Amino acid sequence: MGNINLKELALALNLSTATVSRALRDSHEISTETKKKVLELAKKLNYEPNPSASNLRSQKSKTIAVIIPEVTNNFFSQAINGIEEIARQHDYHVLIYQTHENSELEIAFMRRLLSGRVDGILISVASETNDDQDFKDILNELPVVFFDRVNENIDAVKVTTDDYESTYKATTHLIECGCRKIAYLMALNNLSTGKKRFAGYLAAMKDNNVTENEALIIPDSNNDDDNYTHIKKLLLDEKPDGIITSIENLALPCYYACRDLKLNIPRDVKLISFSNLKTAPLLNPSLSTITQPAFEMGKEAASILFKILNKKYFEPNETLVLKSVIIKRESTGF
Amino acid sequence: MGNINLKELALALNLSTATVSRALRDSHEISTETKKKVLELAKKLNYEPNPSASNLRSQKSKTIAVIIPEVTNNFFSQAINGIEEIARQHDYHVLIYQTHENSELEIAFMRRLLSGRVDGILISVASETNDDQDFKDILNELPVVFFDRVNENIDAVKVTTDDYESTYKATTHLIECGCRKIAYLMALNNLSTGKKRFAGYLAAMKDNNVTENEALIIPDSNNDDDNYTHIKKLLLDEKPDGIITSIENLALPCYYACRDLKLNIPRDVKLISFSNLKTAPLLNPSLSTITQPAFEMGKEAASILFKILNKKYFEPNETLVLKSVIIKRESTGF
DNA sequence: GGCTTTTATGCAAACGTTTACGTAAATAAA
DNA sequence: TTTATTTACGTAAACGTTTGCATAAAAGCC
Repeated sequence: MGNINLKELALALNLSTATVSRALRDSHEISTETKKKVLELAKKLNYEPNPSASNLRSQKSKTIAVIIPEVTNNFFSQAINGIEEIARQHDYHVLIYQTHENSELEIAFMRRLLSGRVDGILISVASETNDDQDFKDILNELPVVFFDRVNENIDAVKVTTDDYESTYKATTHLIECGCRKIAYLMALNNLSTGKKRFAGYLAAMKDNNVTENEALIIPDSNNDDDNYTHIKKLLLDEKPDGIITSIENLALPCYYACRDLKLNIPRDVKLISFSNLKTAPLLNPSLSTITQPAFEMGKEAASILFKILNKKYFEPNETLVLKSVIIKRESTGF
Repeated sequence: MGNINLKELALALNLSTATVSRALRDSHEISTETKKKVLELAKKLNYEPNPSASNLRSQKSKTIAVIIPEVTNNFFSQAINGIEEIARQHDYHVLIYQTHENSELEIAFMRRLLSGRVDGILISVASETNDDQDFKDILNELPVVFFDRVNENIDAVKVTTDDYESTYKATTHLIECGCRKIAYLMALNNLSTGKKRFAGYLAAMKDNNVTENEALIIPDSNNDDDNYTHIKKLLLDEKPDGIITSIENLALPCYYACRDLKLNIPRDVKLISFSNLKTAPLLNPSLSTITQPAFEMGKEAASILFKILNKKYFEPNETLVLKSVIIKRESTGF
């Protein structure tokens, strides 16, 4: 029968709550024999300290929050997996909040968390534009680590991938495969993450003397159907021979648009996409991808957060950059 | 500057903390004018009540826990999405715990949650065998709703899909497509979820006078490589002309095994799988699936939990059964 | 053996809320 | 006008921990 508390435990042991509390936390002030007695009875009675009381007194919640756009996204679910693993190691609890790309919700979540519900936050920001000031206010109150989707205007600890290099290499790959009219499906263009990806594309185009064309650059919408329509229009109007998509969600609409226009990938148009899809090798055709180390990013971001929480961190605005890998498959002719 | 508390707020308003607290909770005991004053200043000063203090006093955490095997699984991430949506509507927070199919961890998580950290639990149990008694003990302490992966020996509120009917129909579909040696890749066979799926397969075989063969029934392992090896061996030794897999994770190893054995799907062997893969239509060949309404299940399970929390629930051991849909694609010859 | 130091424990305050109970003033009922 | 009721607020206890301080006993020192 659960929910025995310290007082009852102390009573049963004929000790004060102070002694029992200290014994449970393995304080050096307590003799080994009483410690043993306390631990034994606590285990026997299934004693679990009340976290609210503990948090209230100690001002530690043993909880972190993860704020992400969508959990139904391979990148983010893999990142959560990594975060959860590290949190587990530190005996911490993990709260999940989805913004669905809504930045107002995002800020509202963070504000609510300021009252001591969590000791720190891991966030991959929404693609909507944000008021930077809101973030800055919050950063003063609580440790926050940004990962993947980061805001360039904010000084904070960040974990990203080599966005510029990834798209540079991917674009170069398409060029090497013979593409000359390379469309860029742009996303996250108000975040440094998106800007760097775009810059990598532009630089690769320039360095390889491929003429850039505004008409080949289209922004994403937050809606699969719209994306499908836009891509179809792009394919019809501009007849690109290569496409690079800057987020995973844009890959499938490309497949559908090509299928419906009877365009063959990779013969008529080659495709490479950011993606953590486990099924990329089994698609028809298999998809060439820029694959981010999502799991590791989650682990790294969480590890850094715990370093901060344990005051073992001395680089306040460090950015850790992990490497994505480019996997060449049939969709680019391999 | 954050972290103003009730006392300070009360002081600034020249009111008692009791009045301010009641005003914030819109109590009828407080005059509309003071309510207005309190709300205004609270908003202005960004007052956020301290959840630990509030929880401690009110014995409500405004938090639920979701315990699942893996977050990197389409079914579960979609379910989380649904759960989060409902939790948001109720202004609740969502904690995530992954068991990685380890039932000891699962029980440990639940025990820890008994101390008031959460008001209720949503769980899809690990495939490892569990001690039913542990679950029963916990059910006495805290509202729990099981979803998808449920334990038949436990009387509790459950949300499942029509597991028996799904595999019955899928098996029938394979038979209608001409299969006579239908392999069943069994999983979750210690849970009623898995048992029902298997029973549906057996019943469909029997009803259609297809001879059952023990050798065609192989259990899953928790490891992709092992599954690949076992499936390959199955394909070589038994030469099934149809395969039905009882969980999503077994689908991809089938693709790889067939590819490596130069077996054509669907010509040599037809395949249908439980799956919430968004890419099922784009696989090579596209995958026929039994698709569970994961998002809706999450929503339903969470909704029921909130009904229980709000004491609006009067069917203590109800099982809500949602319908999966069978989508026929190329892997079964469509 | 008296002194200081160490060891092991207890007392009580504090964390920031919520809420039962009390009460004074205002209003309604008689 | 007297009494009963309602309204609007305050007092203080409680939720279950943690921890600074006090203290008694034991041990160490000369």
